Amino acid sequence: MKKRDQSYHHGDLRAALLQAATEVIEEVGVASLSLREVARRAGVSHGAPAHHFRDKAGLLTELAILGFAAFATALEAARDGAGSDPHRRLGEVGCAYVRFAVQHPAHFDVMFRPGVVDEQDKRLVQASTASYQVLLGCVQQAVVGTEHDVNTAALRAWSMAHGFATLWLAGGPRLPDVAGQPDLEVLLAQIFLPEGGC
Amino acid sequence: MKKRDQSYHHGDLRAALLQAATEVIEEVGVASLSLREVARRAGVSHGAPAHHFRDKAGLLTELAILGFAAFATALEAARDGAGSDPHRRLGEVGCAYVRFAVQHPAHFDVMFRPGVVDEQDKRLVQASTASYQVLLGCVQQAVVGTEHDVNTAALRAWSMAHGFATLWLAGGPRLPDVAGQPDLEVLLAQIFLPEGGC
DNA sequence: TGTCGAACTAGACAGTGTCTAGATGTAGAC
DNA sequence: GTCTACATCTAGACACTGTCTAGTTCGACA
Repeated sequence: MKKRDQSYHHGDLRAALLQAATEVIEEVGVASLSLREVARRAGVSHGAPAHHFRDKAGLLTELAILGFAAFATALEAARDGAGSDPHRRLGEVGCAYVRFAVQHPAHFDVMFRPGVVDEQDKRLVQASTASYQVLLGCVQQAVVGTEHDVNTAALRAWSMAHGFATLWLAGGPRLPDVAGQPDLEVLLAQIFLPEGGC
Repeated sequence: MKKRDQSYHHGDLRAALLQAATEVIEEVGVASLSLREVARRAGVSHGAPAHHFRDKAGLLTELAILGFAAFATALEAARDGAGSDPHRRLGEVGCAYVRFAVQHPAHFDVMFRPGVVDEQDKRLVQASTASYQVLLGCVQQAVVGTEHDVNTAALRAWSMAHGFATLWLAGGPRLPDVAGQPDLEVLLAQIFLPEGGC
């Protein structure tokens, strides 16, 4: 039974649930996320989330969509702040890709983890495609005047950034060990911003 | 109650459970894997798995260890079958990395998905390190006589292979779309086996 | 043949996601 | 101001889950 000083209507339960879910995922991971725990943190009954997000997948899908939107923004900011050299711009976008994953592990996790979101969701597909377009645009500019195929180059860039981010998040301390360098920013510079280019 | 013609002792329940778990993961994903369903498929009671694997994480950890062992073998086979050119050998190992992920999605998933296995398990750490050593060895041979740093090169190679494999498994049909090429082997050749090198 | 321990069963328990019916509060029409 | 329609939220139910426990079965070895 709710206390008298708490209003029956939450006010912005939708946002509160998304925030709570983000915190839970950062603490225990997506695999151990419980919808009831999210509801508990938001101070509502266990059935409340169903009204805003159809089910657990619905909540995580929404989280992924928000994640992709912030992701695209972060990539664009890195691109626009990197000057005019196309290679430099692409490198900075790669760094931003990894930084986003490290700074928003919960969002990044649901964005790319199959099986926990509704992958058919049109808004999700649209959001993920939009963020990929930022990367693709940078690659296109970087391969102008070279003999490199833009699709292959994009796939390589995407794979490298995504692989590094995934390994960094998954491996915990293992990746710095094998790299012989514990500092993320140093590693990013070595990998994405080589002086002579790749 | 078990039927009379079935023996009380399974014979090789441990292997049967691992096989069943592999099948379930390939069908519904790790996120939806249920220990009871695994037991059901193996034809034993829901409590039986606990005797061979302490808990759910124990079963998945064992699956990951077996996965890393097979993974290392696959990488070594690719390396040894690729002739003497160090760059060619490294490229073939990259291809083998992705092929393993595609051919053994269940194993690959538990091998690199944080939160579902016991990451402190010494046998798991040892198995994963061993497979990384195969890749590292190839990189070391490939950078001999160049100005490239071996750690950076290894991290790049690992990131690229891992990123491509992850995106391929996660994105389903999305990756071929953006790459403009639906055939995995063609993509692998483009990315890991360029004629002129990287 | 007897016994000891490994392998397995079966019941219990708290926790989960999702479904329902119903209670509550809010906003708009009159 | 009051009535009403509706979105919001609660609370109970259900089947399912992982894990714990006690007890049963069976093979191996003395």
